[in-house]
Amino acid sequence: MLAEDRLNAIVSMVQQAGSVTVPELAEALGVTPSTIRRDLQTLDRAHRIAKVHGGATSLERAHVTRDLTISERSDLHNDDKERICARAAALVEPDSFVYIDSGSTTLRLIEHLPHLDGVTYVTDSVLHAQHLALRGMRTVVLGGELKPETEALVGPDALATLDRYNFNCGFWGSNGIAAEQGFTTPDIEEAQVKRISMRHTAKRFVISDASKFGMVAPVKFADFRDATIITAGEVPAKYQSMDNVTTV
Amino acid sequence: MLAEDRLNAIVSMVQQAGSVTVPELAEALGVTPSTIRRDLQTLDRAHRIAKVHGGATSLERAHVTRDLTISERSDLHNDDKERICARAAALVEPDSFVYIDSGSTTLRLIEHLPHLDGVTYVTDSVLHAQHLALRGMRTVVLGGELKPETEALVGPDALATLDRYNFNCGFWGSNGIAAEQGFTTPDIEEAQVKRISMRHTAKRFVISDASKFGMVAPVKFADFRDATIITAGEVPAKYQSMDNVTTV
DNA sequence: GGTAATACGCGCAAAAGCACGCACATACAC
DNA sequence: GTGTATGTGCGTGCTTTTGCGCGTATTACC
Repeated sequence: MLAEDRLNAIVSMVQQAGSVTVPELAEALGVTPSTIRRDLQTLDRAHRIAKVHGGATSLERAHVTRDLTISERSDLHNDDKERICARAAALVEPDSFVYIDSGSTTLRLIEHLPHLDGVTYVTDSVLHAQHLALRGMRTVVLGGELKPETEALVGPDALATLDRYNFNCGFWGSNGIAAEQGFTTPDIEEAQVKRISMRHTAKRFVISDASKFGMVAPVKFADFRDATIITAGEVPAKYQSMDNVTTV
Repeated sequence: MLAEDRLNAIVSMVQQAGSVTVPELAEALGVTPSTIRRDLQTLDRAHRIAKVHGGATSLERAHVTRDLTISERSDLHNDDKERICARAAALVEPDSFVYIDSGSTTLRLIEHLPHLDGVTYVTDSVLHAQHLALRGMRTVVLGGELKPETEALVGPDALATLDRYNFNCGFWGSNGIAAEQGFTTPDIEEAQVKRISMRHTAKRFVISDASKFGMVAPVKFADFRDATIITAGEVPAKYQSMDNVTTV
């Protein structure tokens, strides 16, 4: 097996499981733990995974639990997210201008995006931008101040840039989804970016697993009717029949 | 078998399998590993496949080792760069607005930057922005299109943002430094960003090891007199005595 | 809070992979 | 026939990768 393939295999294992231990990887790939550690170091430097004590986690998870070791490995919504992203990615059309919001779900979406002609992706996340560029996509980044926790760009520069753009379609994550309170998120500044970016987009999609239904976060960034929701898993009955909710 | 046919066969094998090893190809095509390596070199230069240690992969899969180029390069003039960066970092003053250009030398600079009150760093590189944020610096990113090779932002959005800013000081890298041709870089778009950012900066510093003196790259972004050069190593005699050249 | 277990990084040596130069062979032009 | 250009195989020395051992750091458990 090519070393390059091994690195890719590690990345996809980490992406899929959320986190893996060094012995697990060594066993699965037929090399010694030493080699795995070196690989993890390489991938960490390349910002493709996050190396932690005991193994590696996906980048998205590392932001929430930066210094924690791999003790709990609950990736319940994993399969769901895969299906959601596959469906959402299929909605991108050739020659379109597409907005990608920051967040862990949309990061996963990027891995599923097809290579279509004439598509430009715009994002407010430097992390997402790197992944897009890595996949060979034409990528534009909003300007602005970088929030260290989420690697998202906020502030007047980000909003001013958005004001000049008009997107064919866009994909957002949301911490809360509720019929009355709409789509909500914990951060005021990020909410602003989400709100303005949505305002400049023709076809708006919120991608989320079922656990967010009924949740409400501090700041609202859009009305429930403002976007089509692509989701999977056990959606509460109340939402299942709504015509802007697509369950895959 | 014609050499041309063999090259095509290699490409289609790589495309189909995603990756292959040198011995596999040699076996399948009935030639020696030497020939295969030469073929891979040819195809890599033509950007039809990506040559990696042990074989080749399709271009899409190749990104793991690809973006190590910056970190690899940064090991070259190691000691010199450390000294240069330490000296340059000491030039940042409290309460200032500082521009950091993209490039491997300026990336190293970031590790040396002090934690001063009231300092905001602005950069055109998403990679640099991440490192700044990781170190707890207040970080602003220019908007614009992301160039995959260098992770730098270019284009009208980047330039428009720069037009609104005025920096107290700034640090740039340069591929070529020559008395007559000035500071030069290989890329037209990046040169534009460098040029405009310099125009909005009061104290301009180019940080570079001695190897760049006398070199000329395709596009000029500033006159030789426009910046103070901080360097180390064996600077050509001609440049040693110039009053905007500081050797550490 | 102390101790055992695990994980880590570093240096070393073997093995695999690599570039480079040289020799030969085939092909083509004059 | 001679000369030149291109392609291929092979040997040599160098680089990269890998596994292993050991001292140190981190985590888990009582």
